[in-house]
Amino acid sequence: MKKKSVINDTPVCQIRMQAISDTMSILSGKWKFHIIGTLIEGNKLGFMDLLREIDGIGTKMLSKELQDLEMNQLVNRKVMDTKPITVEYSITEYGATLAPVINEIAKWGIEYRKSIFEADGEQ
Amino acid sequence: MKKKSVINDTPVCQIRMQAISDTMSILSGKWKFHIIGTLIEGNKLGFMDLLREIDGIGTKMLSKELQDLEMNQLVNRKVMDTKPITVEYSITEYGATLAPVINEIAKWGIEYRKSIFEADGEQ
DNA sequence: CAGGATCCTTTACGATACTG
DNA sequence: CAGTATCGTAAAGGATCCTG
Repeated sequence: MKKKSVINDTPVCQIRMQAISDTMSILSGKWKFHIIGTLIEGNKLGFMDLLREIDGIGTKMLSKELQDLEMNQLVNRKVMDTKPITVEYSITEYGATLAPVINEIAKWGIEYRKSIFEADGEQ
Repeated sequence: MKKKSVINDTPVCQIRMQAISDTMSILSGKWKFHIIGTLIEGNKLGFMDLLREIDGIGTKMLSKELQDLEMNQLVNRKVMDTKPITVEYSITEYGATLAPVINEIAKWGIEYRKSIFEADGEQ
């Protein structure tokens, strides 16, 4: 008798697909990778720092994405008690585990540029 | 004299960010990773195969995403001359270079599940 | 079988202005 | 400084039906 796919007999490839969905849903959107990448490089950045570092992002998106990331424990948010308050954002230890993912993505993107460049050159 | 950021003096981190953008724009959307992942596993799949393998996708999205991927040389599309025509989709050599990227993403997603599970267990 | 056409809903994203 | 509120556009995604 055929069973429907349930957890305990889910094929390996479906677990992989599930895992990919999980990762991508957490890192969805136009900016999450940028934010995390930026925070992995220079740790402890203020809201304005990020706004400057991440080219093109606006306050609304930045604030929203940071909240998402904080909710998923990927970034820390620390409010400093300065005259006008400031906030320090930093990557969490857990968020730092994304480094290999981001590295692969960046690496591939760089190779991609090269391949485009070569293709253009040959034309 | 200060120059605006042009290719030849772009800081390394901006090149990285650019690269991340490139990769993600090619792999944007809800399905591209799934499609590529599926094609990397089982090579040579028909449209219907993919429709079955990729849980939840519809014909419109599948067709559109496949076109995008084909345009970017990541998948091959081969029309077979059978009675009702059939089409064989497969990953290109170039598309296969995405394997490490996808592996990292899948790996991270699996660890993520574990960490969630543990967190729930401790509650 | 493979997919295009159509219609519709939802989400993402962005600009601007405003507040503690 | 660090955001929130509001408004508006555009893109993504989905359901269904249709065709060579």
